[in-house]
Amino acid sequence: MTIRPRQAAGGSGLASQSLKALLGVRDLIVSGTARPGERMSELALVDRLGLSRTPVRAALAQLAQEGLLEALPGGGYAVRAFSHGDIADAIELRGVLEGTAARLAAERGAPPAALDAVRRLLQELDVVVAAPPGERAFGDYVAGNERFHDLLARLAGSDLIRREVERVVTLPFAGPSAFVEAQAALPAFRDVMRQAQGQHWAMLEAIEGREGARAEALAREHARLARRNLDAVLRNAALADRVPGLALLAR
Amino acid sequence: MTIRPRQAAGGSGLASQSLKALLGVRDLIVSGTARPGERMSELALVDRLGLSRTPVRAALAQLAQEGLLEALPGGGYAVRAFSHGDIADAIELRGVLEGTAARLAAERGAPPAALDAVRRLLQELDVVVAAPPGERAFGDYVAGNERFHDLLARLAGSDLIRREVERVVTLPFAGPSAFVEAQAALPAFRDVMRQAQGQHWAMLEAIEGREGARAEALAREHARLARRNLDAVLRNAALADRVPGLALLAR
DNA sequence: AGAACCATTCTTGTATACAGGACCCGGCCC
DNA sequence: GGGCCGGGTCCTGTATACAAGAATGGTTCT
Repeated sequence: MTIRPRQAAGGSGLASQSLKALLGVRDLIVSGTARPGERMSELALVDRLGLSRTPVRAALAQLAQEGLLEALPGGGYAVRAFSHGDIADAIELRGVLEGTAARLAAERGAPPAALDAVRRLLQELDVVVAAPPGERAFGDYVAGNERFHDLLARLAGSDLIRREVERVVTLPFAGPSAFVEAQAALPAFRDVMRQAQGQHWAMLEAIEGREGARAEALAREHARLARRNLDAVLRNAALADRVPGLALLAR
Repeated sequence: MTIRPRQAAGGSGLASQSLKALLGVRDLIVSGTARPGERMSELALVDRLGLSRTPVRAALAQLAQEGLLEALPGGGYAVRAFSHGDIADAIELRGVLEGTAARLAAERGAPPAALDAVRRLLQELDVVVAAPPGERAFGDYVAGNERFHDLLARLAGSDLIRREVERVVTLPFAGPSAFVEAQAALPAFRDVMRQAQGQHWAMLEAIEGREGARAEALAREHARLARRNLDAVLRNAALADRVPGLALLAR
């Protein structure tokens, strides 16, 4: 057991084949090609993806950890079916974890440089929100929104918090931009977007002012926007196709 | 891709070899045999555990997911070193997640049967706490305490919440009984135990009374007992050996 | 005709062989 | 003497062969 980390052996990090397997299987799940409850046979995936069993097997194990697959009692995995309640819980949990990140950032104090980065990002987002609607502005908003949530997860300076926030976000319908695609088709989209941006600023203000409880409450309420959008989407089945991973919803 | 779940093929669920690998490697880590920062070479583990590379490899991947190992940039894994802050964050996070479980249980209402089970357990724990100190009472308390936290994680009726609570508890120093071993050697042990038991009852009362905010706050404060014990242990180095996984603390 | 039994086939778990790259150490040349 | 080069060793990533259990379908017996 050597101590030195070694630089790189074999493939490159999450090597080519393993990465292909992970992305390939995940895509099959979130795209709905593999239906909920369906068994994910290693051999079938080997045929479909053109890889060997080893990386496929690793991908299955990781996706089971992520929660997209469930382990069958006798071995192997099946695509997990999510109920409305599961999705709501995942969103709630994201709110709780982001709220914890925000609270800790406020209580412990975040580095000024990090806060400045958030402020600059929010100023850019202000421009995007004010701009006339369109594909361009839409894509910019999604990217900026994701970046805000990424910065927020890091703001507490805790690797553990960041890891756990990122983890819950891997669920395809729990991410901060999961329902934005569908939102865009709703008439109230711009209102929702503006409300979200207002909450972004309030969170920053609370963190800068060391108001931990306020920052936490704001982050939770912010995640609730996603839940409201979830319900809107479920009432309007035509939108469901635009939400990645909603094929996993058991209806 | 067949639909039927199949009953069992090959080994038995988390089969013999895979389970041996997982437990074996984890024990090597938490027992301190493998030092923090040390590379966990697959071959070395194969030699030491007498298994083949496949189950060892699976165990390494899972332990990396759990956070006990960190992936090295060029491939492979090393034992992760935890700082005091990491441990404090893990405890804080357990408080947050258990707090969420308690709050949701209160808000949504838990099944009466589940609440009755908690009450019976707490009544048994009352007896244990009142009993004269000794090995027997000590072991009973640890078992009962773990069971209380397990029931609490399930009380919200959300699989996701339960999974995430159980997940953070896998970190060896974040579990509800992580520092109890050390506590037992402290003069104030019985006081701490009684205080904890009082919080247990208060949590149940809050959940039954649908007082979500109170239940959440209590669960967070309850986890803080562990943090206080952590600090006590760190001031008293002689106790550190009694806490499993504290060998991972970078000093 | 219906039920029981057996072989086939499909599945995963496990072991192992092969390949490519990195590090280390020794030797060689300037 | 110091720097550079090259072989050996070690590591992981990948592919594949082997084993054992379970479901399935056909066949056969009553």
